[in-house]
Amino acid sequence: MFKALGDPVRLRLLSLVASHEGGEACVCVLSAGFDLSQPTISHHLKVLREAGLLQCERRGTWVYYWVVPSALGQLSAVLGPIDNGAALLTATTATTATVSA
Amino acid sequence: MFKALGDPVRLRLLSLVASHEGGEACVCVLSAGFDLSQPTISHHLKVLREAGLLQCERRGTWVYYWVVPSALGQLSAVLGPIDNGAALLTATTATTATVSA
DNA sequence: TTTCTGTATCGACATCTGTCAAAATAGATG
DNA sequence: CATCTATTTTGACAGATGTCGATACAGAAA
Repeated sequence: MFKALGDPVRLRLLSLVASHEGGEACVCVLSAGFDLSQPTISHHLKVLREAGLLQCERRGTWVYYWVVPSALGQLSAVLGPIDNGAALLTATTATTATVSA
Repeated sequence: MFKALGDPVRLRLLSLVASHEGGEACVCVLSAGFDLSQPTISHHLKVLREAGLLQCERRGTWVYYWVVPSALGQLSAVLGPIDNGAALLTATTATTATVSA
């Protein structure tokens, strides 16, 4: 997830989706906010989706994206303990942290 | 910062530093936890330092690293609003977000 | 001063990543 | 069916990134 958020375009995409009316946005709306080709936006959306940060659904011709709230919760759950000096050594060993503790 | 945390080695380094006794750790201790060359660890520590996540100080022969608490606070401050659906459009436009709003 | 230990920098290299144009797919509409 | 629009996938390419060995630097100790 951190890797996915590490790209400025993707962080802004996530913010755009979250701040859009109804909490979801169509790809055409998102693409409009960038000076990038549409395939590139589609690629970044795919990365965010595969990271578990976004979900999407097709409605007719359009595809809508929205933020997965629990994903952001997981991030906070990882950052909090670090801030307190507690370890998450076992969790960070794996590539996909399960936030079990 | 997200980019810096996007590498598994660096996320684990940050966790190691934070969870170490006294909230700080010497490079030799940190290197021991990885199957990587010492220059590579030094490189990752530099990335974390330049991202503002770690600070370091030399004491004799050893160099000690510790977590910058306010940095993690900034991350939470960025994630929270996204979770609530609020925008940080202006902040995310720049590469170095100032978290002004 | 010389040497030794811990850490950082340099240079090189393979791999990963962001980007685009072109082509493929999905669904609506004529 | 043919066509048109919105979106994804593919293939290619330049540039960024993680890694290492070799080297340089800083401070302690002989």
